[in-house]
Amino acid sequence: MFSKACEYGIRASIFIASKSLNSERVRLRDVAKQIETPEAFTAKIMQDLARCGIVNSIKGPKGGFEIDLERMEGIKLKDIVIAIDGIQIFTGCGLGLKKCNSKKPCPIHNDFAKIRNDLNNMLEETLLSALATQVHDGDAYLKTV
Amino acid sequence: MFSKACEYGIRASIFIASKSLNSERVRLRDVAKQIETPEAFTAKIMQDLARCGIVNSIKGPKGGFEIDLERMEGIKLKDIVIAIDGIQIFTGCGLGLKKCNSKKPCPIHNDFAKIRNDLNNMLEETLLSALATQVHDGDAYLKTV
DNA sequence: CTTATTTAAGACTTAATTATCCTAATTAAC
DNA sequence: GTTAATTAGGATAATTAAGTCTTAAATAAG
Repeated sequence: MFSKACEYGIRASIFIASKSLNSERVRLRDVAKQIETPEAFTAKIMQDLARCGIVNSIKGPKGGFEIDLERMEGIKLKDIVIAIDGIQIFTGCGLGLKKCNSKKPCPIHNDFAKIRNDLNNMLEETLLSALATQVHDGDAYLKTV
Repeated sequence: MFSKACEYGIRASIFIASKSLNSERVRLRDVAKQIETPEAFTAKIMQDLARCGIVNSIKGPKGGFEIDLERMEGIKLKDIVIAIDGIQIFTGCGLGLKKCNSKKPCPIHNDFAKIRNDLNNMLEETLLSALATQVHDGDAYLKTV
């Protein structure tokens, strides 16, 4: 559904947000370790997230990543997905047709639109702060060991 | 959502099925032309579909691909997706965790399960024969020009 | 102001997917 | 049986995604 970069980016964002709930800033090394992703690749993704304003990056000793609490409330899961994977998943035809639409639909146009609409709603309604709280409270996990 | 190979495979299957409704056998060249896919790559995908019994392949002059009408009624869209992309899309965690489950869920486990369940149902309920009929009747299209 | 610690950025490598090409196998038609 | 038309299969190439490495820039702390 999502690219690996996007999966990693979502996990990283949630992890950093969950730490920010405790006012803890976290370093790349710890992010990668805690969410079990390749460090250098995660660094690239963090750059994207920082450029998009999803996380704050602070250089130097005691630096790392953090997310302001108020900002966190305004970040939708969809924002993170778009930052990394773009909007293709929300707009593309299920069968890859370039100009599929209700006037000239592909055979699965309507069924697919429904699924995608549900996905869109879910990603719109899910706030980073809520996901972070789940992880913070131990109700959900970012790694499985 | 699906790989390109899978998108092409679905389009090819529907096209061939729609022609089989008229008892027309179609050649690779015509399949690729009509669904606008690269011919050689489509040939590879056709081999998978033939091996899985989704299409019949006939070699030699007047050969090509076809799908028996009765067989067509029993082929679900899900069968085609699995034949080409495997079952990962139905089983994998939305955030890529290896062992995400309801006991130790990722933060989007339940929301994602719902979307995926809907996708699964849609692909289970959609029969190749129904898609072929839509295209045959001009109610849906496999290319957009 | 120097040092150590951190992220940023760009070049590079590896792996997977997508796509092509060439030859073999099959078979209908003559 | 020979020929032409078709799919099958294997090797290869191109493109994209995933991942790594090295150096530069920023900054806190002594």
